[in-house]
Amino acid sequence: MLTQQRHRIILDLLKEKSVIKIQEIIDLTNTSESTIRRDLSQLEESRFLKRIHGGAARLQGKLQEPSMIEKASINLQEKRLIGQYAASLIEEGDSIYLDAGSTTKEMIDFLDVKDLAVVTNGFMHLSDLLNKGIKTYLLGGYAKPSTNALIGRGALEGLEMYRFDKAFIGVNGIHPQSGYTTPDQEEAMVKQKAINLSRDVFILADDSKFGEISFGKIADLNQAVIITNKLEEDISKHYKSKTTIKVVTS
Amino acid sequence: MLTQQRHRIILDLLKEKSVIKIQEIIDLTNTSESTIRRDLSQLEESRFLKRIHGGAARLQGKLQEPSMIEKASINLQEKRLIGQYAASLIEEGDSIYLDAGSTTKEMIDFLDVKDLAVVTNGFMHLSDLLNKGIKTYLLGGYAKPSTNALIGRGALEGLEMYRFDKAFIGVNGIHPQSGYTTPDQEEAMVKQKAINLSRDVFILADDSKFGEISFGKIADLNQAVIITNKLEEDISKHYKSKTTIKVVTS
DNA sequence: ATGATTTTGATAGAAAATGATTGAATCATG
DNA sequence: CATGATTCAATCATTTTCTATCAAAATCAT
Repeated sequence: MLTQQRHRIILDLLKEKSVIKIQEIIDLTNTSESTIRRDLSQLEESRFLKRIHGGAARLQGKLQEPSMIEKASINLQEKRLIGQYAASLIEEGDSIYLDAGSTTKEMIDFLDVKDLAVVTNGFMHLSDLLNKGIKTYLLGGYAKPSTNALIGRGALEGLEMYRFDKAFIGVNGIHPQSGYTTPDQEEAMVKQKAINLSRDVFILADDSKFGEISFGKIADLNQAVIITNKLEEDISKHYKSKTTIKVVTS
Repeated sequence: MLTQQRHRIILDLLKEKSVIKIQEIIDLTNTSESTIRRDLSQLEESRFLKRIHGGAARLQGKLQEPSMIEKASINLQEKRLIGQYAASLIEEGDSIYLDAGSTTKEMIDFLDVKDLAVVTNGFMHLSDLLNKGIKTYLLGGYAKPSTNALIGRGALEGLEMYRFDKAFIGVNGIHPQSGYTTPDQEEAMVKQKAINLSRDVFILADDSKFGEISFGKIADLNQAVIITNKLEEDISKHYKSKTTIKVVTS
């Protein structure tokens, strides 16, 4: 049985029952205990469930589409490292802008500064932020389902009432000539405006984004500092002259 | 039986009754007394209940009467009926404003109209709305944790870019002289503005709200139609002359 | 095929959960 | 207040589950 199939079985089981025992999964999959434990570890790492002593438990508010599994689990460890480093840059009393997106979401776990104000256009960030007791302001606007981002006129006008010490932005493409890009033009506009309103700007991007170009232009390279997980030497030279790059390693 | 399952059983029991005896839990879970005592310790440590001699008691906020809690859960069925009726008022192509709050949230399940645009300041409504495929716009502003509502300047300015066919508003108090009221002044301002921007306005309120007065004034009675679950005849006469009241029965 | 990488199943020691038992603390009753 | 009955916290041995590790099997790229 394929790993993917087992993962699907486990997640389907969790749709029925809020907790499942390891033995149930073993019976259903005809695999060893070790394999199931590994599956559960991976699914927990990718935030699809919570391991508990004796099995696994559903965690609420999680959309479990098959396509989501791969997408979300790719580079999660890297994103987490990037997020951890980015969070460490935040200082007491800062006002920060947190862009929608999976990488910026990883920052929230590591936000331990007191007296912090966060503005975000990512509505899936909200519950995590509030659970940590962080004073949070949401932009308004159209709630785009595919990226969980608030965009459009509401978001742009909402931004105008804030100024930020630091902005943390996710992008899809980083390119020496084309700069920072993202597929959706409207999302690009929001990111762009947030950048213009912030004293310091940090782009959070794993290594897969370098060399890519998307449709919507956000900004030029030199308008932000890049935080990434690794960078090949031969690729690096195209970027180093244009902006500052912080490479985070484990 | 897994720890998490027992904890769930215990907490569910406490939703029904305000105090429970250890023996009841033992019978329901087929575990030993020691185990249950450990469970109760952990749940108390996590502030989910309070241990008392002989069992456990529900933990309540200082302002909440024990009777109020039971009333709140009892009224869930009523709220659902109110929500269902309110949803049935919506027509094809409407733009509606959905206030934050538990009663308006019940409407979402029953929203079956196509070509509908929803604007809301309740950020806990979002996932339900998007899951139903409804085009949703969120107000911006400060995310108030206790009521899951967006309030403040961001919410008020965000409202200005919309006009509504119908607005569905939750309130805490309905009174012949004081009109509609709610405890938080800032939330009241948002509700007030939404009312002013809407052609038709509906107040969703179960019967416990009649005769109550809270701190923040929202509007006068005649500015909206009230949807409620029941209304005593002797109370009714104080309101009927001032506004339209729709009583929903099962 | 060949070797490299990934996946798997098995195992042993560590950690956690459980049930029983003890004596102390608390309660209800006269 | 004295008494017995209950309930409690603390402890222990046992069982279950978990983590870490390793070697066999399967998969993959060449």
